[in-house]
Amino acid sequence: MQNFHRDGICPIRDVLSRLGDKWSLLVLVSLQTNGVMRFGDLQRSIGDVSQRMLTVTLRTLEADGIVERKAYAEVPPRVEYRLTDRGRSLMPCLNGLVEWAQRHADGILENRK
Amino acid sequence: MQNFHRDGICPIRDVLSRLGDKWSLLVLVSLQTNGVMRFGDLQRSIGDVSQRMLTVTLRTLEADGIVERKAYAEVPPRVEYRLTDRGRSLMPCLNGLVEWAQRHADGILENRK
DNA sequence: CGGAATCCATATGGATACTG
DNA sequence: CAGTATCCATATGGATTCCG
Repeated sequence: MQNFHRDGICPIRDVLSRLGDKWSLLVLVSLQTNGVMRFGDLQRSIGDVSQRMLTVTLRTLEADGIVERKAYAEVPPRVEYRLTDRGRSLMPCLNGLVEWAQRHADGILENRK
Repeated sequence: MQNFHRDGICPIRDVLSRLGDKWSLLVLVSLQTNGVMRFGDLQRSIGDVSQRMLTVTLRTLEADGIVERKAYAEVPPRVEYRLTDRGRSLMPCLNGLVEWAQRHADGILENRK
């Protein structure tokens, strides 16, 4: 088998664990659907994410080059977020997983009982 | 956009957050590659997972019907793990993500600095 | 061999208050 | 508007010990 371990870090696990956190997927799907969004747009779109967690999530996605942040020097401030090329290249994989989850959600929840 | 929130639970987030934990992906890839495996096989294959975490991970995957556990009443005990049909149906999606992560790992790590 | 049980450290996430 | 800064609760994961 492929050796994902033992050589220090595991990029796969690293990437997956970031996307599997509580908010990243929601942010990415929302950006994919709506294109360019402001901070407040994202917060309303997701609905129940706190300001802090949305900021933390966006900073992480930005650090990984998956989301781009563009701030305008205006008052009141305006900040726009959008997917980068790398982010867009990720979405087909994510969409596949989302579809799988939707197809199997009922069965899985049933299974747990 | 699709409404992943507000209606109580979000099956997508639920499923994704489980797979994004520290060990599930490694277990699934290992089972996909090696077929039927015993507990000790899995532990050696992954390399640095503790007994406890491997147990916890396998129990969760089993509860979701992604992995099947078969115990034989022998001494010393023998327990086999394998992917279920549902688990196998998940692997193409996961493999897509793994490939994406491998292709972009260098760029992402570079980006973070 | 394949766990279960316990204890503990750290990581993750939420609530609240404040700010350029 | 789009954050930062604190503080705190819980979740996750590791080390160790014990067991059929």
